[in-house]
Amino acid sequence: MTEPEWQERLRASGHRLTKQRAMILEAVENLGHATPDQVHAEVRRTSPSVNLSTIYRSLEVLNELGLVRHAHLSDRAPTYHSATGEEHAHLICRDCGRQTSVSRKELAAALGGLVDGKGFQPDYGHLTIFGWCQTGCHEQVEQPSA
Amino acid sequence: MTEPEWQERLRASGHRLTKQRAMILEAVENLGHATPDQVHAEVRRTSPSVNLSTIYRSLEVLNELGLVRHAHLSDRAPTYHSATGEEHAHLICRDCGRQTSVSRKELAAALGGLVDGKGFQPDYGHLTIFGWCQTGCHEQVEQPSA
DNA sequence: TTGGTTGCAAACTATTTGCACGCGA
DNA sequence: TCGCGTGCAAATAGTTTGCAACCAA
Repeated sequence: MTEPEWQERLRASGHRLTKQRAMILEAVENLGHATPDQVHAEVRRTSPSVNLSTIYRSLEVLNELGLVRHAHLSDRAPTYHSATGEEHAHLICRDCGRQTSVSRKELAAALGGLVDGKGFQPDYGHLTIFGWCQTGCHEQVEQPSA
Repeated sequence: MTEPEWQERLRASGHRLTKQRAMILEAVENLGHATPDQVHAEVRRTSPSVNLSTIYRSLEVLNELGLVRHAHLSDRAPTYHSATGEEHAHLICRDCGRQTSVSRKELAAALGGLVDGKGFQPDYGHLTIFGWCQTGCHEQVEQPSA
């Protein structure tokens, strides 16, 4: 995502270019995967007055414009990530919490036949597959880093 | 799930057989797919005094024992369904809200090669794939029946 | 009898909304 | 200037928890 591109997409859609939106987009790109709360904390490091509700409203706009994506990596909060990187789905182990990424390409190859037959186009980047590592991950009880 | 089987599973795991648990299990089986709130409403039709927190606590126990399953069909509440029927995943259209079921068998056939290679065993019954119907569903704005 | 279960109320977490002010275009 | 966007506080929605009474075993 080049600097001017996201600015242009905002304007083209009738939205305004604000400091907050810039900071939020940057925070998401820096953090990798982050919940709204984590984005808030990151943004506050440099701008303590930014409100949580602004985070929610902005993430929604950025998401609609395809500037960020989100997935549900836990039953709780959604996690947002940059839309710059390759679109990918997540595999999550219920025992050890380990996250594995699967590229859109790989997934589409596997699921394509099945969903095409049903006239359905999956949102691969939003997909999270819960399950279990097949090999002794029971030994690790660590949770994924917050 | 035969009558005595779930009773046995409860006892075998050191839990007690209560009217509430029986009613909740029955409600889930009658409703097909239902949120905790909807289960609560259903149970209340015959027993108005049952509390919502009992619904949550019971669904958790029943889920642990494999007597019910749940998936996240919306970003809001989880929906529970019977574990008696065939294990299945869900496809959900973001435009028209239509839900389609995919059997565990079908999905496992498609995803097997991919996840086996990663040493991962998916929880197919918990899987929800969001996306879009490929054919003009834009015309229907109906939401799925509650 | 006894400890798992429940009802109730309050606490919590995540998210949304109304409103007046501020700022981008 | 105009009206979208923001900060703030309060409202919502969903879920969890402490505790005393209750009841299945």
